[in-house]
Amino acid sequence: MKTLPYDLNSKESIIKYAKNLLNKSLSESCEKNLIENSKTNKGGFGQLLEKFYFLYEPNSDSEPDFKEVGLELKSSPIKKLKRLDYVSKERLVLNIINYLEIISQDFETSSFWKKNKNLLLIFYFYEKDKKAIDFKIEIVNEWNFPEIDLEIIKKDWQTIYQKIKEGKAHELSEGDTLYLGASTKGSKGGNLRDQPNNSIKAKQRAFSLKQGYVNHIIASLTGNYKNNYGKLIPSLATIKNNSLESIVINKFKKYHNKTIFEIQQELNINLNTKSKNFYANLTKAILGIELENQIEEFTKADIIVKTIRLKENNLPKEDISFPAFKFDEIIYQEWEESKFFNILEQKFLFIFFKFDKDELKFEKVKFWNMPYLDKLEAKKVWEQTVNIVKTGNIVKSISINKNKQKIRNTNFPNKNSNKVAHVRPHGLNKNDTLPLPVKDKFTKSAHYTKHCFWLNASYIQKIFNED
DNA sequence: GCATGATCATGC
DNA sequence: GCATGATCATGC
Repeated sequence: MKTLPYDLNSKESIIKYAKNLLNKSLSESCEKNLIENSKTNKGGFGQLLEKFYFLYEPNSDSEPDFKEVGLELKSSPIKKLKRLDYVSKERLVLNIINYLEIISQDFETSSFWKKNKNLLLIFYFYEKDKKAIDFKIEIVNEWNFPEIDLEIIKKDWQTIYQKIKEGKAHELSEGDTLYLGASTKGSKGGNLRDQPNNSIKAKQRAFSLKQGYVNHIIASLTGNYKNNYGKLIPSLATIKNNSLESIVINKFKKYHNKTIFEIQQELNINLNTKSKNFYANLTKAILGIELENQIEEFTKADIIVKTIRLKENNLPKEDISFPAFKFDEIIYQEWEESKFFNILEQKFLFIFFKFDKDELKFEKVKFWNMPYLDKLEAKKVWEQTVNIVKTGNIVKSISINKNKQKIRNTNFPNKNSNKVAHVRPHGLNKNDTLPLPVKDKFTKSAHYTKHCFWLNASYIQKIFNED
């Protein structure tokens, strides 16, 4: 039996050994046999780390990797933003959810908690053109969940558990929960699993920490935790007795039917209503968050806040837009790795205002994430779009309007073809274009005006009218 | 300079 | 009055 360069029975020894990785790549830290073996071994960073640095075979045990001391090893990519800030490149994927077993567990006895109670986190700087063995390791540290976060994570676990118990494992969504999500894993078609209380097979999913939550871990581990967050949850007692959702909804309640002017008067603030971040600031003021701060719990949970202005008949005045997609990206992606899918997996907070003549009055707030069946509808829109781009069939015809401008009519899925979403231009103007992977047959052009996916106003109206 | 959230304007 | 193509305006 070979001797390990660290003591399996000592957490300090393992962490100390791990910290030797700092500021180096695996190829610098491991024996030469790594380089030789890596030619045949195509494993990702995590597998290489376990095999050639910690010198054990990667496994999928329900026990933590260092079971003697209850420590689970996890590695994850980070990217750098301007000003040297690190952010997580993606969610941190923990263990796969065993749908059949989880229903006979509670949180304390769950495989999630047994395995991930105490994490040894290794963050490496991901660079597209480098090999995994050459990524530089930037952060190595132990992680325990703060008690307020843990309370939310327990509730999240409970939500996921409940849905599985009800035979709805196939309807799970990351947006069901706040910090701990059930994210899809293994995108290439297959990976369907049996679930309890339903014969429909469910997509494999894993417990994972939301990207926003991982950003907070990184900031706290690197000491870069700038004090620019305001909290909605003041104490452990608060979150033990209330959900984050109810805390938010209650704070908004008293402003029902009040005009934007009246709300500002009551809050004793005077915001620039024309400013682009007016609604974001008004929301912060209502929630009692300093304007220069971000809402900590929202950033951790990756909540997308959208302000909706309803007409008097409750139909939103506009559809909801998302960032423009790249034509030469979406055609190479699977639905579940696409940006649009990942947006629709998140939790939204809708803040509804309604026009009363010319004045906007606050109606209500609603936390929401897209139901499973609607996501299937959105998928159709995405698939049609990919197909149109792939075949170079974007432009259907060109007409001239009375100002003698050329108006291009496209084949992209329109509002009437789908109840959930559609595709429309979204750029500076029609000359704001992106490259096409296939030349458009009609225009013969290799570029086209930026477009994005939109949620239909009529669909948002339905969400407003529910409950 | 551009990405993004938000909004406008025309024609049916 | 809606559908759809087009564009605005702020902030990073």
